[in-house]
Amino acid sequence: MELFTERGYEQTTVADIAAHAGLTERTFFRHFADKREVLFPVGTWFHDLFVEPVAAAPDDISPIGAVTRALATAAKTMEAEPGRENARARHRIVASNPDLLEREVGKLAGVAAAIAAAQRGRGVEEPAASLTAELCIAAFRVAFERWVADGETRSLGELIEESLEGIAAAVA
Amino acid sequence: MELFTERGYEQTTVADIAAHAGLTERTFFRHFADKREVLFPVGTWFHDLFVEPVAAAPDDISPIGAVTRALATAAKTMEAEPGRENARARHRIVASNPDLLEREVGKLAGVAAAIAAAQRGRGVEEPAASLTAELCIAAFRVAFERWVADGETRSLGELIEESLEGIAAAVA
DNA sequence: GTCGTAATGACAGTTACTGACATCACTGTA
DNA sequence: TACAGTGATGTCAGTAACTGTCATTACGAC
Repeated sequence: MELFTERGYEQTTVADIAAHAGLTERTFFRHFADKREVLFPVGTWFHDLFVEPVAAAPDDISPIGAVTRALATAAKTMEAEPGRENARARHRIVASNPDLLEREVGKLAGVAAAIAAAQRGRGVEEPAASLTAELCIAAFRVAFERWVADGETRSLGELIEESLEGIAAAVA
Repeated sequence: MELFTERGYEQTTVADIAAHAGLTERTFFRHFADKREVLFPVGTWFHDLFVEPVAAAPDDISPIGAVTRALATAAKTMEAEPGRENARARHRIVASNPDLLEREVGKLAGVAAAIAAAQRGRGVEEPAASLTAELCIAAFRVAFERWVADGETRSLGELIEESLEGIAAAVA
């Protein structure tokens, strides 16, 4: 992040990153699949936040209800864990490079697919499973984009709620 | 496409493609920004199909109505222009490689951003502009995925309608 | 103290991509 | 017809992202 904010993502080589971190280029690639991956959380972060809650939702919760609950808890975690300023700094870098943006939406698409699978696991039929998953990610993406925008002060939770209400209002 | 279906995307080098097409590697990169780009339509295809109709929608059409109309015409064009079997062959290749999948969702995200801008251009306020755009792309993505699935015979138009109905039913 | 295991370093190699310059085909004009 | 200009292509050298392989080192169990 330091190097990226100083000279920019493309002007920073992974040899630079490795040297700055005190290790070898080869070792870098043993920890991260590729250069972009340094900017994305490792492990099961996304999974724990988005798909686990959906998979664990009780049977009497509707498909849209399951993703709504997941979004609410995810919002709380994200406000605390990386923090808003960290998210803003990271977002500035990601937004500055097409490859990084692509990776970001790719990750979210992967999460959407996992949510859809979780929905199917709770007995939701197919068009609904994928649609509610995509809805969830769409609501999150729009809310997150506003959350990290300059001058925005409302909480991520509020913005997600507003997204969900906006969707309901749009299709009404 | 020939080479990709024969040996697979990753096993095909750009030098292979260039040689097979009777030109130089350098010339390839003058026509395509990178290796993945060969599998994506050139020019203003997406734009003409998705954002132009939204931008041109009359003022008395609701935000969701504008994207619904765009989806309907896009469906008709796609059934004819590349054809279903071509779409299936291409989709098999794209689905076989994470980088290609990433590029695909990246392209769609770009289209969503352009649709949102078009909505704003017609006076739609901000949460609604982005949300209806994302909704449009979500409905399309799910419908398209089913359209190219093995054994599916319904038309893309039908599947898109089913997507839109599914969204409405989910949030009702 | 030694052995096994996992992480790291060292190094060579492939491939995607880029910049710079020369060459060639083509088109309009005197 | 000769010629100048323009755009597409070939050639070549170079960078940087990745990968395979093997040696080395750190570290915990016994």
